[in-house]
This record gives sequence, structure tokens and C-alpha cells, in this order.
Amino acid sequence: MAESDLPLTMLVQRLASLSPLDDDDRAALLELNGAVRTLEPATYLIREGEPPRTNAFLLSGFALRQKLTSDGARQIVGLQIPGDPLDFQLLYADAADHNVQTLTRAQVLVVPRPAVQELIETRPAIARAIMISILSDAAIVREWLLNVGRRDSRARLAHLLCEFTARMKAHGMDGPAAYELPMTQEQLGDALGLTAVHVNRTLRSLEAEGVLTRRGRRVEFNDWERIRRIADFSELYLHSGGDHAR
Amino acid sequence: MAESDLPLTMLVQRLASLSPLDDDDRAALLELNGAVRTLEPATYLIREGEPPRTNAFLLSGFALRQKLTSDGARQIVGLQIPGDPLDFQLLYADAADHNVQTLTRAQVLVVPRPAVQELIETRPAIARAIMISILSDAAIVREWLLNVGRRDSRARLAHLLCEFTARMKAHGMDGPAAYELPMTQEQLGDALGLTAVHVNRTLRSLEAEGVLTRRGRRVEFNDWERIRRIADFSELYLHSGGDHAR
DNA sequence: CGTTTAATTGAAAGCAGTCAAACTATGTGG
DNA sequence: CCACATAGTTTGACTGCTTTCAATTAAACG
Repeated sequence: MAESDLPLTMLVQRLASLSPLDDDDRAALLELNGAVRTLEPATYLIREGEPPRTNAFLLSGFALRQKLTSDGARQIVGLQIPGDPLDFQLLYADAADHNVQTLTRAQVLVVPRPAVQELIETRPAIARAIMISILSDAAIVREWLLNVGRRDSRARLAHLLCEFTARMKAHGMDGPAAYELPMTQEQLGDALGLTAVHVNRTLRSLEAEGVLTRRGRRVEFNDWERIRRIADFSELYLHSGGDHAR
Repeated sequence: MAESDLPLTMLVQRLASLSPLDDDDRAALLELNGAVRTLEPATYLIREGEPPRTNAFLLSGFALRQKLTSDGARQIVGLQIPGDPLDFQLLYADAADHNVQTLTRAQVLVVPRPAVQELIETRPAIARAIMISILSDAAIVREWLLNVGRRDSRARLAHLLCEFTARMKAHGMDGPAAYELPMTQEQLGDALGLTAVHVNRTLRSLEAEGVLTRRGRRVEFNDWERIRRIADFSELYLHSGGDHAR
């Protein structure tokens, strides 16, 4: 198996972790004609209003989904970590309802859009895994809506940190209580419906209380249970596809 | 065709409006073993944490999706109108991440869960229509997140009113500029991340400016373009499945 | 009709935003 | 390797949108 198959293997593993895939399903995925591309930070993969052309998966680095109001205010509506599919949300859309952009330098695996749609029609198990991925993302957005709508800045920020940690850990990345936050405070604000200034104050306040420690953008929780309580964080919504694999 | 087939016909039409269905697809749907039930206002169809048992479609009346923080604050994360599927969001979940509840007295068509999953596996066109329905709901939640995160109370409320009107009209319900709002001001607040008191003030302020007229819960827009501008409303996100049918 | 639920209104308090400036990284070219 | 430029972080003072608390009025319901 050639070197270039590794990215497709990553895709197979991700989908198989959502719903069981048999050998034929896996083989069909591995036969996809995928191209790996490296993208600079802040590169747009999809722009609102445009027809989605690509079908990409994040191999390394981070990406975000965002929407803008007409007067330029930005809301980040999703955060993607390595392994995440980037275009399932727009699989059948003729115009994107949001922008997708890299957060850091990132590698993506680009797969032909029609090929994916064909797999969905011919291989129910793959269709099912993709649907579970879509539903799982939707559950996360609902939790974000609760977070932004009903939690104060303290809980809101803590919740985002908890979710990020939980998702990274769920996919075998990073240590138990520390990770490099790939976002500026302005971006954090845009994800939380807050201003960068207030994010800064909230972050420092959590730090002053000893809930977390920071070194640059590296954040470390001193007590997972404590920040979890502050965040009102429950992992329930992250498993909205059943617990297969891993 | 028996009287009791009418509800299934409504389901067929809704799905066909999302993605083309041939005669076999339609026949397969009509063979579903559906039961119509009438539910009182505030009846729970799904509770957070529980395994979804039903697979229901709203025939008449309104329903909502909601999540709660641990200290009891509520966020409404979705509003469903007649014709909407209620359980696709939990199709493969083993535990619901949110509650689904009737808003008004409502009639639902309940269909066996396994039968729907089987249709998805055997009829790609139906699977596709369902996926588009799911993606369309997800796009609405993203817009709500932008709304709650980045618009002030005025625009936020106006946006909800615009969306509601647009969705009702898209499915052939209600007049061009007036409709009966099926929610209390407290529920509006829970959908918008505001308090009931502030919803009241905002509503009255819009009324005082002549943007809208109210009689009880009936709301009428005096100038659609004006409220649309206030709301920063664009219908783009409501068509995230392509423009088939109608 | 009495009772409960929802809508209104006023006054006061607070969380988060705005504006502006200083400070600190990070990166680049000489 | 230093000087400068740029992006990001931090801090303070002030403003303001929204909440909170409480009381009143109106509407819906049995």
C-alpha cells in the first residue's frame, strides 16, 4: 500500500469509529481518488453563497466554520479538529450557508464530490456513518447555542475549553489536561458571542482563581472536575451516534 | 385510498419537496405503518438522555426542541412547524441530546423506527431526502447561533419572526404578512437567549415604531422589506438542500 | 366569575461592550 | 543579531444593553 494511502486510512478509521464498516466498505473508501493539499492559515475552503465544489477532510491542523452579519460581526459556528470531515454539512447544498476556513496551517484530503455521493448511494454502511457524523456535528451546534444563549461568559468559555479537550482526547490527541489552543482571543470571542477584551478578562479571572494555567496559548486544567463544574459540561451530546469502535 | 393515508401523503410530499422521489419511493413510504396521535400542549415526545423510541412527523400544530443548563435555564434550539419531521435529528442516537415538546395541541404521525431505517438502507432517494432535511435543520441552528451570538435584541427578535414567516410561507401556510405566533413571550425569550421582560419591551418598541402590529399573539408586518432589513434576514440558509419541487 | 397564566411597566443593578492605550510576542529585513 | 513592524494580549475607565426584582394590568380558562 502506497504512502499516499495513509490519508485515506485516516478517513476510513474516522468513519468506522462512527458506525461499523465491513471490508468491502473500507476497500471502496480506499479506492477513492484523494489528493492531499497543504493550506496556509486563514485559507477559505468554502465561501458562503458559493456552490460547494470540494469534499475535504482535515488531516492535520484546525479549521472553523463561520457566519457574518451584514454589518461584519462574526460568529464561529463550528470548530474542526484533525480527522473531521469538512464538507458533509454541505453535501447536497447548492449554495453554502456558511464559510469554512483554516485556523492554522493545515493539511486536507480532497476527494471528488460525486464519488462520495455515489458511495452514499451504493454503500448503506458508509451512508450511515456519514449521517452519524452529520448528526453529531448538529448536536454540537445545539450545545453551542445553549452555551451562547444561556451561560455567562465564565461558564461559556470554560465549556468551550472542555469540549475542545474532550474531542481531542476522544480522537487520541494531546495529553490528559493540557493542549495548545489554536485560536486567538478574538477568535474565542467570535465562537462565544463575546468580545476579545472580555475573553481576556474571563481567561485571566479563571487563571487567577487557579482553575487553569496558561503558558502562551497552552492551557492546562489544574482540576478537570472543577472546570467541568464551572462549565456545566456533560459529554452526552458528543456521543450522538452510539458508541462503536475505538 | 383510505382516509388514514392522508397523513402519509403529507410525509411523501414533504420529502419529495426536498429531493425527487419516483413512484416506487412514494409507494414504499405509503406502505409505512403509521399511527396518528393527538397530543396536548407541552407534551414531551423525546427527553434528553433517553433513547429515542418514536419516529414522528408533525401533522398539525407546533413543536420545539430545547436544552437546559444544570441550573434550569432553558434554550430553545429549534422550532418545528406542520409537516416537519421530529426525529430525524436522533435517527441513530442512542440517547437524545435535547428535548422535543409540543408547543400547542398537535397531531403527529408516528412511524416505526426500524421501518424508516430500513427505507434509508434500501431506497437511496429517500435516504437523500432525509439527509437534506437533516442538513436543512442544521443550517437553521447555525443561523440561530449567529442570531443569538451576534445580533442585538431588536434584530434577534425580528429575525425569528422573519424566519417563522418564511418557513410558513414556504410550506403554503398562512397569509403573506400575518400569522398567529404560537409562543408566549417567555418562550420567545428562551429561543432568543433573552428574558421574557426584554422580549416584551423589544416587541413593544418595534410596534411603537410601526414595524409591526399585534392583536393578541397575531403579528402583522406593515412592511416586509423594513423588518427584513432590521432583522438582517436573508433566506439563503433556508434552502440548503437545493430547490426541487413545489 | 374567580383563578391562573401571560403581558406590561418601572426602577435599579450588573455583566459585557466600547474606546483607548500600553505592553508583549512574533516575525522580517538589514 | 538588532531594529522595526505587525499581530495579539492586557489593562483601565466609562457606557449601555439586558437582567433582575416587584408590582400591576390584561387575558385565558374552567
